[in-house]
Amino acid sequence: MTETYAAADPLNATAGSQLKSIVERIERLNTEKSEVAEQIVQVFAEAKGNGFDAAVLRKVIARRKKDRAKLAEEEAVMDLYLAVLGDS
Amino acid sequence: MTETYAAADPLNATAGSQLKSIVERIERLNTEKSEVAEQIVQVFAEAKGNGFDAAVLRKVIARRKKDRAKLAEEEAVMDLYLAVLGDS
Amino acid sequence: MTETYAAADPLNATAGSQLKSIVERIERLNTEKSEVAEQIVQVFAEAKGNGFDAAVLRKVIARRKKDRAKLAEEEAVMDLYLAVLGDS
Amino acid sequence: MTETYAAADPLNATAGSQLKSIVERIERLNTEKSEVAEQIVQVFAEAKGNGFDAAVLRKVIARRKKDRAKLAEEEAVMDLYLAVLGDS
DNA sequence: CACTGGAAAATGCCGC
DNA sequence: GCGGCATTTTCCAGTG
Repeated sequence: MTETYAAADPLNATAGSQLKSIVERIERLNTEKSEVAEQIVQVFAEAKGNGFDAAVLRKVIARRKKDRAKLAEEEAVMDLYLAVLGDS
Repeated sequence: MTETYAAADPLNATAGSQLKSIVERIERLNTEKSEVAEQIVQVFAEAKGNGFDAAVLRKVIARRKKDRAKLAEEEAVMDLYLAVLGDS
Repeated sequence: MTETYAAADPLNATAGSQLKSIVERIERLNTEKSEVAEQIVQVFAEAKGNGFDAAVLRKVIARRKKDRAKLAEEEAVMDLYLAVLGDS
Repeated sequence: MTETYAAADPLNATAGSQLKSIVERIERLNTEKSEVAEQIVQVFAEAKGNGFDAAVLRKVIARRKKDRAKLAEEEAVMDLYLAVLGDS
């Protein structure tokens, strides 16, 4: 029986250190993620300043990302729905 | 007048270069963002392996973030109220 | 061989009817939503006309909503913690 | 001197009544809006249950809503961007 | 592997 | 008319 077992200690020292480490690492990574997201916003703003249409840029990027086959499939389904609805 | 009027050129060379640069930078940043997200997943997995409860960890991190946000929020509300009261 | 195989029929009649119904219902509900949103705008405008500060009103309403939400949230967190502690 | 002048009263009675009315009306309208939004969710869920692709349905509805001229314009710009980027 | 919840992004709105 | 904010919608990770 040592003070390691102090009843008031919810976690032992090792577990406490691990917990701190985990939380800090995740918070650090979340910060990084936010920073990258912010940079993306900046690039869009800059693009807009140069006369590019941000909405279209987003669509272009989404389209490049999206699997070609999947894209075609989705468009085909949409065309089908539109046809049934009587829209061009 | 000048080559600026080349009808076949959809965007002039400068604009084309800019467009490519913009798209590539954003795609690169999106990749970075995904990589960071992946690292977060790794840390959670590691934590789980060490016996920590991921759901609770998430709650703890969310709480800490919220607490931090709350300070800024409260200051903003106070500023608003003060402004309405005319206390610059 | 029945008319079910008509190549020109993109969706069968039942599916077509369903699709039209779905789209019309959603469009109708979207209209309703917009109308309610418009009424909210009217009330804010009227309030402003009576000398109330719209931004402050928004903060007050947000606060009341948050307070209500907080009860449920805190209960959820407590349940989670209790579950982790094994106190079903 | 009547109770109307009670120094502890931050707003006079009329303003107080107005404020209550405003807040309550807005909260009521917000509730209505949420209810309608919830119904929309239900319809999408039902549609999904009947085999329709919710994501495509959303696109179809958005497209029907969007002004035709604007749609064509946006697509033209996107084609231009894609061409410059060398994508189909 | 579909659902649910929460974070992030996009759109629309208001004020300047 | 534009920038910033609030809301809404979309997306993605986690869970059962």
